[in-house]
Amino acid sequence: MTRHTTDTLTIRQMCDAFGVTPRTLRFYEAKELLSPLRQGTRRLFSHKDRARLTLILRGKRFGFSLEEIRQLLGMYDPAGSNGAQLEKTHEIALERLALMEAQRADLDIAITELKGQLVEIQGRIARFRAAAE
Amino acid sequence: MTRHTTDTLTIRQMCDAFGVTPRTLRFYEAKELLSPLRQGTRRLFSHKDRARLTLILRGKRFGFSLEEIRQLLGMYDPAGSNGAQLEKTHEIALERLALMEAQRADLDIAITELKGQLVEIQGRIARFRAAAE
DNA sequence: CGTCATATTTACGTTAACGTCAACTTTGCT
DNA sequence: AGCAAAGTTGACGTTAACGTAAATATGACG
Repeated sequence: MTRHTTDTLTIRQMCDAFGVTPRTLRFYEAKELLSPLRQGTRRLFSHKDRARLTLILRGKRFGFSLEEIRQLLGMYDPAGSNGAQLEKTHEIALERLALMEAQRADLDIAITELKGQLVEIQGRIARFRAAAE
Repeated sequence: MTRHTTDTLTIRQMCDAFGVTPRTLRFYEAKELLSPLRQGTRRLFSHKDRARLTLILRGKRFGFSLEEIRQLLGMYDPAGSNGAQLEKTHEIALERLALMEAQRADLDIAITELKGQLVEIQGRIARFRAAAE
């Protein structure tokens, strides 16, 4: 039985929970997107790490690069202490927000068009079947 | 003055209109996402090509791969003649639609969260300024 | 204490989506 | 006719985001 008194996860448990590979988690750590604790040499993923990974994977689904995601993550922890840093983070957040709202508008258009095409295709299928008597 | 009686565009005009490079357009052609006409050896991009490129670039913004986009494009032209082909296209369209609606839901969540963070950060900035007397 | 499962580092391999450069060919103008 | 601009086809280079394999270490357990 694997031992874990706390609410931290081993790399394998983390992988199973999120459907990613160990390589991916180590890669994200190398890119400073995650910073799991160490128990000796092994990684332990806390609740915070899980929250961050959720954000990372969501960002990826929107087509953001890991570097863009890393900047976004910056604003989810209480780090940015000094004024200039806060301003910078605020600026990035505003840009991202605008981008995401534009993306949402785009997505609505694409969904509408796709639905239209679906009807079209269904019509073609119906006509095809009718033609086959 | 560049000559063009018809409503087709040269590769340069196409690039300027969409903000892409010639390499990109040739690459998309090689991947069968576009099929511009030829006047001798040179490419001529029709209205149809422009419509397709719009769809391609939109798909990219959603994080779709070119291969996924190619399949999506399949349903925007009247090609898919036989029954099995139509069924296949229909199936792909349904999958993509589900995916895009899920993505939209995700995007709404992300936008809401990001707005919350913005308020948070603005609060921190305000408190920071206040602390500076 | 030995062994097996799990993990770690190091390092080279891979795929997608172009960038970049070289060596032509083709047009448009003068 | 002749030259510069624009276009074409290879072919090799590059970056992001991991995959994969090898060698090593560590922890649990009979």
